[in-house]
Amino acid sequence: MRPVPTSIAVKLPKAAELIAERGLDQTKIEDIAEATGIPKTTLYYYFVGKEEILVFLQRDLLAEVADAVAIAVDTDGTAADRLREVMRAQLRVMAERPAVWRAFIADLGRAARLPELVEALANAYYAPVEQLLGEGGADGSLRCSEDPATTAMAIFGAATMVGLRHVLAGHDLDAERMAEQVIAFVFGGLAA
Amino acid sequence: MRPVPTSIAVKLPKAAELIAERGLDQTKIEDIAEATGIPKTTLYYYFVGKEEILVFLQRDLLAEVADAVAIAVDTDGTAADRLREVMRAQLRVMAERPAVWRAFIADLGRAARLPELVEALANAYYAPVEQLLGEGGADGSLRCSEDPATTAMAIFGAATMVGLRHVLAGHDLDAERMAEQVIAFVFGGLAA
DNA sequence: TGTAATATTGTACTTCGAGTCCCACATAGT
DNA sequence: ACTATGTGGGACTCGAAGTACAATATTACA
Repeated sequence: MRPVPTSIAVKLPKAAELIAERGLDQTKIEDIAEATGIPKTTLYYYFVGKEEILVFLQRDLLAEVADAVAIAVDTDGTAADRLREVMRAQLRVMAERPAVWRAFIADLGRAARLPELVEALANAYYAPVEQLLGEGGADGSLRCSEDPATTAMAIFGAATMVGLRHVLAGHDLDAERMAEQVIAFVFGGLAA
Repeated sequence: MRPVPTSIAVKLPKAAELIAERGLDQTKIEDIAEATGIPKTTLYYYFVGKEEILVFLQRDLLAEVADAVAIAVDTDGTAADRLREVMRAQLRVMAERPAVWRAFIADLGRAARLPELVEALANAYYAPVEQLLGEGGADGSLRCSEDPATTAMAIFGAATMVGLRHVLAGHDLDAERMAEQVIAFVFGGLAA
């Protein structure tokens, strides 16, 4: 993949909508070309195939998540406060870029097969969250979890599924409201 | 899709492994034919295309989830007890059929695009769980949740992601142990 | 048991889209 | 002006999806 100039990059999110709608394999390169206004030949100049176009978008999305999470982690407050911020950040990104997020989830398997993306997600999300879980145990703002990696995964799963439901349903979801619900669930638990 | 005889059905899970490994579009019909021992022509006799083969497997998996969940729901005990059983059931199915589950997640987007499967998942999982959440509020074994649908989604997400991590990592995961961790998370919450 | 319907399979074919090639032109750096 | 690199058009190749058809097996049932 050559470095993609912004003139191209800005047009690509249009492709995400197609891919989210139909899936990658039902999306012809020609369709992407037409939707984005980038000729097929030019697409092949930058990307080795249509997979790579999706990877570009996914990478971009993860970078955004990483930024948002990093900002949240750097907030003042207890680890619990900052974890809440992280979850809000995640759902905010989902709400802001529903098409790319849908494309991401729609091709989760592909993403999982690419070590680069797995690592990107780990760095963007799990690592900071695990860090927070550790700090929360230390500062007393969070219950100490014996397996932070699993807990981080569970948090991500809970937030992602809830977001996904809205994104798939096509509501323009109220990220803050949704975040508060997930936060209540994740912090309070179900026990009476 | 014609009714698929068991002689065919029992061979299809072999295909799930291929699909889980490479994704559906990297899996040639010929590969599926070779792996399962079912000739291409016969596959086309029963399925209109390779998508439908995956749908068949996904439908089958959801039926298994539905059964396991239904049994769990019918257990004696408080709603909380039964919800715990449901989560164990889910992770047990994931652990038992890792390939199909991976294929399912790998093509989550496709599944989400098929109303039939969305409904099947809703009936198999969300509906019973929402029901349990309601009963738990009534019998006092669960904290009353103001939005049971969202809570059900979050529970499913937490369990699924945790299971997914193990399934993708290729550990043969200890479903019971994993279930206890997720249960602890879901019931206890993170708050100190 | 004979016969019709349906299932199973091989071989050859059509079709369609991904990805390539090559050529033309534009733009920019030196 | 002239070389690099980017942009784009149009025709091409090639591989895999899916189809057509014919041959054989199996089942249903009269």
